[in-house]
Amino acid sequence: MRILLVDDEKKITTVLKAYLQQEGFQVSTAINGLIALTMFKENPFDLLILDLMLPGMSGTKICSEIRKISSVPIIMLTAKVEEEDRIQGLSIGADDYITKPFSPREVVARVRAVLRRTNNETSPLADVISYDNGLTIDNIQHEIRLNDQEILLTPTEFKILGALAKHPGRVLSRGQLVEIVQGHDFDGDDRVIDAHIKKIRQKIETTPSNPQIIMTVYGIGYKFYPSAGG
Amino acid sequence: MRILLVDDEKKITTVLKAYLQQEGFQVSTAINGLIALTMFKENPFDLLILDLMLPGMSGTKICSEIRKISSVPIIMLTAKVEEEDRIQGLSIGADDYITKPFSPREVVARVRAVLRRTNNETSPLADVISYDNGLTIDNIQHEIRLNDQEILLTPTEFKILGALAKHPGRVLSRGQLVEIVQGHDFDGDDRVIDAHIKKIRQKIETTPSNPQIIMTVYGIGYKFYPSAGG
DNA sequence: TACATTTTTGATGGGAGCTTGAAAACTAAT
DNA sequence: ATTAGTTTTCAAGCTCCCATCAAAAATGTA
Repeated sequence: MRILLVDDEKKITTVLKAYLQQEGFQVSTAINGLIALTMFKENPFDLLILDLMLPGMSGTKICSEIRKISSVPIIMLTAKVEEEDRIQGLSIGADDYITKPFSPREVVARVRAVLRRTNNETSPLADVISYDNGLTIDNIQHEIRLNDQEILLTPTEFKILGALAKHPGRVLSRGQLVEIVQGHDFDGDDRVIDAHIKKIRQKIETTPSNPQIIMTVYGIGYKFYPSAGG
Repeated sequence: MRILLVDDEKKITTVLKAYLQQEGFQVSTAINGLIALTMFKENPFDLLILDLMLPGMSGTKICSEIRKISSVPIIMLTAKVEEEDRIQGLSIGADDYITKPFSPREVVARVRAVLRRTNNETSPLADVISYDNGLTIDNIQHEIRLNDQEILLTPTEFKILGALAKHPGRVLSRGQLVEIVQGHDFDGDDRVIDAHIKKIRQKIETTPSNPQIIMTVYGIGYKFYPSAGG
């Protein structure tokens, strides 16, 4: 995986490059927009990390230039917390944004997330999905049906079930689920998830004490079983 | 969870320490950077809380020194909001920032959030690996399959098998395996590994008493045989 | 072969993790 | 302020996992 990192602050590029390389990524750096553009046109990259504030050509400008020729995933580094910047960056075509100051670790995590997301979206998820276990998740009407019987879920329960069902079989830890449902700055206990899972099971499992749809992975988290047989 | 709290204001360390301890964290304190560094080198900590303004060595300096030897999560305490601009450029490497004045509750919340985030980091291992012996290790679904038959392993068993399979043919001593599985600060018997190996063999070997996948290297440890023939 | 060392195996107590129900804290609307 | 619905916390009970021990088997060596 090749990453192009564009920032004029050498300290940032050095640290980030080191972290990303340690994670097995090939990293090239550019200190301004023009260099970045030429580099991108001449070499294939799998992901771009762009500072919003750059000398010469701004990050947003580069972003839109790139978007004319490629759909490569882009992560924006924004200096200000202002909401406008986020919207601006995203509306132009960035896949994620990170506000400074940030930790290198967070950047690595977001890079992984974006790459995973973009790679998986080869089969764009439909708005209504039905699984072999009889469950139907309707993201448009925002409702769940089990064998054509409507099930009423609270917003949180819907999010959790949706997150698990989005990647059938994949284990999600309580921490991951908390972040999906409550966001990064939740000051509570991860065990909340257990309570929600309990509620969901009571509503969708025929035998909640012996679940067939949302399975527990001891010591790790929960996963969604899409097939009927178990 | 052990936390190292570095601040020269005794009032702050006292209050924060009390709050964090009440939440079940083990808290040590240091009043300057040099002490903090030596403490960190001699004892294992799971998280650092650093004041940006410290006598002698500054918080940013400590941060970068620590980053050279460890990727431990770091939370920075910054004195004024006005300095945000400087922080943005200078102090990359911390995982979160809290500006004074802050409430102890907020610090506790951020500590939890950072720990949750860092613990969630998935290993940079490949997601799914299959071997000639018919074994598949699926790190996403967190499950093992032997010829497409699902095998249920406990977390510890999963870690051990994963560690051995990561470097096929390479011998890992019990000490190394203990460190991978239980961490650096385990004061128990290395022979625990034997018990886990036994369990794993019962689950994945056709003839556990004559293992073909996890082989014993007498006097040294265990190794993983990836090929079918043995 | 005989001996010492190392590994395997089975059993067990303690502990960690999960589930569950109930109550408390929040939210949003009346 | 009251109420209903939702989210979070807490404690009790339960299941399952793990570290330890001792006996038996296997391995390497003299």
